[in-house]
Amino acid sequence: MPPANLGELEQLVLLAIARLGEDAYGVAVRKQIATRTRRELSFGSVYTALTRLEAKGLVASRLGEPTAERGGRRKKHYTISAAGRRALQRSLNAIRTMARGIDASWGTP
Amino acid sequence: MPPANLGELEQLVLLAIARLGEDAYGVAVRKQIATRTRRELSFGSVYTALTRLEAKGLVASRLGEPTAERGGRRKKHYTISAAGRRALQRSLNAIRTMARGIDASWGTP
DNA sequence: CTATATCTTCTACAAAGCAGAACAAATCGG
DNA sequence: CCGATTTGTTCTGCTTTGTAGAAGATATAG
Repeated sequence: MPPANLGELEQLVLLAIARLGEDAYGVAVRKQIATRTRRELSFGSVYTALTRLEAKGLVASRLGEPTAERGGRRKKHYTISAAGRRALQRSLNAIRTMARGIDASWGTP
Repeated sequence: MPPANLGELEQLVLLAIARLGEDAYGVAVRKQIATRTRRELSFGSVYTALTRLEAKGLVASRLGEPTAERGGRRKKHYTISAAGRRALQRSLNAIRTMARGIDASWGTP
């Protein structure tokens, strides 16, 4: 199997998981993306991305315990797999390589 | 109309056009992506991306003249529009913002 | 218990990505 | 001239990603 190409949202979700560490679960991922990129996704969008990433083996999930707060039910926590890390790196690398050297005023990443 | 979200390939194609300047046309775009990212797309993929970007007003095209070489027929040259530049910037910015601070060994763009 | 908050899944469709074949137009070499 | 070859683009059809909205499942609060 050739090493998975990531869509743009998949990249963002993986990065969000990376940032969040232990706290990476659906709702938090969505919030992280919203606050950092001003992109207000629906929950459905985020969860389908997560599900698909897991199906491709790029992330893994474990169920947490309920927390003692209003509506604090079990969360599904996600972590990036080795394959996921590689795929993300490849993807970011591609963009970086293409963007490098393009006029600085352009917001070159 | 809300300011167009770009797919991953669309980003790469826009960046390729930016790099190529005057020489931005289908075949060259494909080659640029191939050499810089080792991603060997089919011509079909590249051209559909270009067509869709144009339909969304993110690039413009003009027809060139035939060149005096074996099979040197007219090329369709592309340039990025203002809207295209904005969309690209937004997109790159989102990824950069999400990637910033993630362990440097990660190939953070 | 029933209201309300948090979190996840389901359902359905639109957009983007992809390849392979077909098509078009140019030069080359006999 | 004219078939072979090269460069470049379009067409056709399918797969993968992206998206939202509603429904479902548990939790605490009152």
